[in-house]
Amino acid sequence: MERLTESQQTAVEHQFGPLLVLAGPGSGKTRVITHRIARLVDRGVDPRRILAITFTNKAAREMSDRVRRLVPGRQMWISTFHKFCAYLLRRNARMIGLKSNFTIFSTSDQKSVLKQVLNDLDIDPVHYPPGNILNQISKAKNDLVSANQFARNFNESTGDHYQAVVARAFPEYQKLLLRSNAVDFDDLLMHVVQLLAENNELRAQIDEHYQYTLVDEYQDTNLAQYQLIRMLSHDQQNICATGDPDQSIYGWRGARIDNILRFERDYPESQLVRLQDNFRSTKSILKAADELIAHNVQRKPKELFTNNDVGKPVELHTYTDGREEADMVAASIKQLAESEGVNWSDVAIFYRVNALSRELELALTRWQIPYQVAAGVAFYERAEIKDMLSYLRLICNPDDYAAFARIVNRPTRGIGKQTQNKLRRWAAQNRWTMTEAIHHVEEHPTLNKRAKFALKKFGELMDHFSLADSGSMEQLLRSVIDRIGYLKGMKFTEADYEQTSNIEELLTVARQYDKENPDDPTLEGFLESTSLASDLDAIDSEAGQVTLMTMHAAKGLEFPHVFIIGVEQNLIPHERALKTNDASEYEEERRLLFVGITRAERGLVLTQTRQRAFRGKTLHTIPSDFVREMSLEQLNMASGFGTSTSSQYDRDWSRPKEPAHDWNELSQEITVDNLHLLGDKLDALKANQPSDLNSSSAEEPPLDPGSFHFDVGMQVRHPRYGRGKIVHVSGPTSKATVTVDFVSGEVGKTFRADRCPLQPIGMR
DNA sequence: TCTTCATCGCTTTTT
DNA sequence: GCGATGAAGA
Repeated sequence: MERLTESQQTAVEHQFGPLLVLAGPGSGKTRVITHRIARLVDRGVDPRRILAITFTNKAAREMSDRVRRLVPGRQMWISTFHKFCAYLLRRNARMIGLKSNFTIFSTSDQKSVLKQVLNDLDIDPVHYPPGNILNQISKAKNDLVSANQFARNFNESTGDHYQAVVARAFPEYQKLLLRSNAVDFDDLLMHVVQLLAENNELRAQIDEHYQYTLVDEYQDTNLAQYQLIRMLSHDQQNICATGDPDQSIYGWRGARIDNILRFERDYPESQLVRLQDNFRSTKSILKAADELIAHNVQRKPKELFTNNDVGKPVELHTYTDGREEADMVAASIKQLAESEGVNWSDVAIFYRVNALSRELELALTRWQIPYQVAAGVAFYERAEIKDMLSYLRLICNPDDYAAFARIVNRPTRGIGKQTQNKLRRWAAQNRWTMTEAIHHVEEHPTLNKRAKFALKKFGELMDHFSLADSGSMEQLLRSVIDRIGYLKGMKFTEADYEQTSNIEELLTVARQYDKENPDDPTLEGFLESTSLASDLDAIDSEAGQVTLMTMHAAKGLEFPHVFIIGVEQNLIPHERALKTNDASEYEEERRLLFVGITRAERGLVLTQTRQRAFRGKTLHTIPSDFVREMSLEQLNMASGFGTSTSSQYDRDWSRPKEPAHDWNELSQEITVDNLHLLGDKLDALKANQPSDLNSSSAEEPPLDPGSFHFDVGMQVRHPRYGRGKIVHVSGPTSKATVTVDFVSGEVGKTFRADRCPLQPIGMR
C-alpha cells in the first residue's frame, strides 16, 4: 500500500474534536476517510459507534468496500443521508404520526398525489404545473420550512398568486402523505430533524451513540442535512467533515456552500487539514482546471499541484453538429482502444444534460463500442416495474394512496374512474383509507352491483397477498405476478419482450435482496432499498464498457480518458443559469465543468458543435464562455468534416464574440419559414456527412422531417391519410398550420407545419 | 370502459 | 423527441 502524505497522515491520525478536511480533486480524500475509520477501529473504537455519511449509494458502497478491506468483518454505519434518516424514522415513526412501515414516495408518486390535491382544491394543473409546485415544496423542506409555516409565511407577505397556490396545496399534500402513511425524499430529512429538535433526550442519546461522525462532500449539504449533523455532533464533537467548495454543484437542490465555509466558526475547536496534492491528473489537465476555476470570484484562491507528467494537451474539437460530434467521439474512442490498447472501461463521456446521451448512444452502437449510461428511463421508473412495486407497497402499507390509485385497475378489472372517484369521496367522508373503504364497500349508497363486486374482489386479492407476506421477496413477487396474470396478455412484440425482461430483472433484484438479508428479509426493507436506489448505482466501473453520465453524476469518480461534449453556451453554462443573471448560479456552472475536467487522469477532450438539434429544432450554437478561460489545443476534426463548409460559417464562428447572455438574440432558429434561406448551407453540410460509417444510416430521411416549407397547391403525402393537396396555410411563422384535402376523401385536415408527418411529393 | 390518435407543452442537474 | 392529455371511436 502506498504511503500517506504528511497532510493525509495528519487527518488520519487526528482523533478527538472537530476536523475539517479541505480536499482538492484527486487528492486522496476517500483514502483519508477510509484510513481514518480504520485507524479509529485500530485504536479500539467500537465500529458500531462510527457513523459515516455520504450523498450517494455509490459513494457509500465504495467507502464500505474499502473500509472492509482495511478492517475485515466489522459492521458500521456507512450510508447516505436518506438511508440513515429512514432508519431513524422507522424506529421513531410513532412520534410524528407515522407507522414504522411507511412508504417512501418517489417523484412520480409525489406527482400523482399532488395532482389529486390540486384536483380537490379545484386548481388547474395546466396553469400550475405539479412539477413546479413540488419543486417549491421541496425547496421549502430543504430549508426546514414546514407546510404550516409556509402557509403562515405566505399570509404575512404580499401575495403572489403562484405562492398562494403553493401555500394552499402544500398543507393538503402533506396531509395526504400522512394519511397514506408515506413520506417523500425531503421528509426523510426534515422529519428526523424535527424529531430530534423536539426530543432532546432522543437527540442526546443518538448523539452519544455515534461517537465519531464523518460527513463526505460537506459542501453539498443543505440546511436540513446541516442541522442534522449539528444535532448529532453537539455533545460529542468528534466530527470530521470533508469537502471542496470548488466542487459544490448542488445549489439548485438547496445545498449551501456556506456550510463548509463556516465550519470553523461552528466548531471553534476545529482543526483544518488541506489536501492539495493531486495524484490523479496530468499537469495539462490540472492546469486547465485551475485556470477555469480561478475565474470564480466568490471563492478562496487555492493552488492545485501535481507531480504527475505534463501529459497530452487538453483538446477542444469543433464539429458541425451533434451527429458528427457523437460519431467522432466514438471514432476517437475506437482509436484509443485499437492503437493504445485502452480498455473501454477506462473511458467516460460526460455532458451537461441527459438529453445529449441519445446521439452518443446511437454513435457508439454504430461503432460497436459497448457502453453503459447512468440515466435514461431509470429502471424503477418503468411502468411495469412501478406496477409490480405498487402491489408490494400496498401489501406492505395498505394506506399507500399512490400505490392504490396506480394498481386498483391494473390490469383492468372494471374499476373505472367514476367508481374510483365515488370510492375516494366516500373514504374521505368517513376518514377511511381506500383499503378500509373497500372493506365497507357493501354499505356504499350509490355504487352499482357490478362495481361493488369488482372492488370486493380486489380487496380480497390484496387480503390474500397480505397473508402471504413473509419470507422470500422473490416468492412473494412471483405469487403476485402469477395471481394477477400480469404476463398473460404478453405477446412476442418488442415492447412486450422488454416488459417481460424488466420484470425478470425485478425478480433478480428481489432474489438478490433475499440473499443479502438472509436473517431479516422484510418487505419494507426491500421496498426501501428500491425507493432509495438510483440508476447511478448500476454503473459498474469494471464492466468493460464506456461510461456515459452527466457531470453531476461524475462527481467522486475518475477515468483515464474523459470526453466532455456540448461545451457550449446555454449548455455549460446552462441556459437557466444565464437567464437568472445570478452570479452564484453562473459560478456553479463553472464549478460543474471543473468537476468534469478534474475526473480525467490522462486524456481530456472537450467538444463543441456549430449547430445542435434541440427540442426537435436545430439551433446555432455559441461557444461556451468557459472555453476561452482555459488554455486548450484547438483542433478542427480529423478529416474533411466541416473544413469545406461555407466560409460564412467559419467567419461567424471565429469572430470574437462579446460575452453574450441572450440566447434568442444570437441564435437563429431554423424554421419552415427560413429553411429555404439555409437550404444551400444545409446541402453543403449534408454533402459532408460521414459516408455511411456503418450502413445503419440508410434509413435517414432525405431532409429533416418536420422542416419543410409548405405552400398552397403543394402535393403532399401523409403516412395515414395518403396523398393530398395543401389548400390553406396560416398562422404565425413559428406555429404555421397547413390544411390539406386528401385524395382518400379526408378533406380539410389541419396540421401544425413543424410537427406533422406530412411529406412533399415530387420534390427532393 | 377501453383504445387510438392527434395535439400540446416541456426538457438541468438527483436522493 | 418525448410523454402526458384529451377527444373521438369501438
